[in-house]
Amino acid sequence: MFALVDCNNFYVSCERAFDPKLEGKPVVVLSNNDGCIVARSEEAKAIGIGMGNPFFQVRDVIDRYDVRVFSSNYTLYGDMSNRVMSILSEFAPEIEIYSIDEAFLDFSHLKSGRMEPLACEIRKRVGQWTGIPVSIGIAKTKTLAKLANRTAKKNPLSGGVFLFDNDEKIKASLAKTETADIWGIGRNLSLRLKKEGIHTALDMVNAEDSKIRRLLGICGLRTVMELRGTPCIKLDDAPAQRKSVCCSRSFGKDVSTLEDLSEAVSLYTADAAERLRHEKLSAGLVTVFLDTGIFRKKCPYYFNSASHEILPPSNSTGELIRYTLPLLKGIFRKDFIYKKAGIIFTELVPAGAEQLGLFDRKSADLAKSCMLSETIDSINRRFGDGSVFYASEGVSKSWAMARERCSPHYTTRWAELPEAG
DNA sequence: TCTGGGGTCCTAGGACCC
DNA sequence: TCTGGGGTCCTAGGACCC
Repeated sequence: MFALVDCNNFYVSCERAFDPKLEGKPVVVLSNNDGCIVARSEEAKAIGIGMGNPFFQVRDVIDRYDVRVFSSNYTLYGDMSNRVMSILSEFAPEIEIYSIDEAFLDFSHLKSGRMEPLACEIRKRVGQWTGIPVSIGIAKTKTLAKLANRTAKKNPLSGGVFLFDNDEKIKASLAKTETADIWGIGRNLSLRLKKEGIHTALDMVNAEDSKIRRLLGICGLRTVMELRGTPCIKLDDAPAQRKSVCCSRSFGKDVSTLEDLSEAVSLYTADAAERLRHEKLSAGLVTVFLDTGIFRKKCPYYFNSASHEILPPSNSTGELIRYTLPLLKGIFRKDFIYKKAGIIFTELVPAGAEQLGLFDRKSADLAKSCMLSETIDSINRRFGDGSVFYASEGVSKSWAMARERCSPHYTTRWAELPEAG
């Protein structure tokens, strides 16, 4: 048995945990660059603000209903997530942290009568210790646990916990669930299903395997099996080593010069390299890309990317900037208005196990650049992000993303600790 | 005027091997 | 006249997730 614990409206709940006055009011959190709505309180959902709506399109509704708006504060959400996950891990022998606000817990050791009481205890503990409300769905496959979780959220009578313990309950839920709301079925596949007369999860479960296989491929068939109660997806408590690290941002203002783009790409390189070091990885390939964006109909569109091998693989910011800036220069074209740039590191290997070449520079150089990066990281950890940085990142950063409504870093900066009145 | 960011996996087709 | 079968690797594009 699996329990899926999912934080309700997670980013909004993080903001509310430190500002109780937000309770009962409509609240939304915006994506980076204050672009789209990425989290909504129940009150905000009720007045018709949709997930992913561009902020500027719903601005009048927001003004009319006095909706409280926050820029995203991922430092806060990441820290709150760690707190929630560490509580959850006390309740199960195995836990898979599936996303910033969700975790699967192994419940297979529990007697059937014990599952609901334990789930209630988890809700209570997480709420008491972090202020974050959670919902819990329990079932014999992960896909069904996801569905049970949805049912718990939608049904106020459930008390935030829903258990699939008999076929009638499952069948009733499947009949009420549109295919697009099933874990693993997105917009495109649900459209494909609709054309074949398959509208609900129950229709899928009743369909021929060969038809599902043809329409949805092997993953879709797996999803259907899971809905029928045959587990196909295991609990993954030790996720495999990651395969890529990416950093990309939209700009807060129009950018068209190579100078501004170079600063941005330097910063993104530094950011991603820091993550590589944090996870003790080195990159063997880097890709840089540029994008004018698709929304400005009047401006000419341009997207391009370029890649380069990193020999030997590295995670040193200084070294990596020496790869990314020439790549940028190679794809940069004048007379475009750029909206976004980014870098991707792939071919990741464990740091310290990089394959050196016969004619590489002396290892002393590598050790030196490694030490420099570590020193930069420890200074920035102690005195705050951006205390020291590479000059190529620029000082004024006029292109930086908009973040006009960010809440304090309540839990990660001494100067921004919440005060009790 | 203003539209996010970071991931993984599958599939089909082409090139190649014997 | 009749032209097989089995495999790998790479890539681009498409699907999904949060």
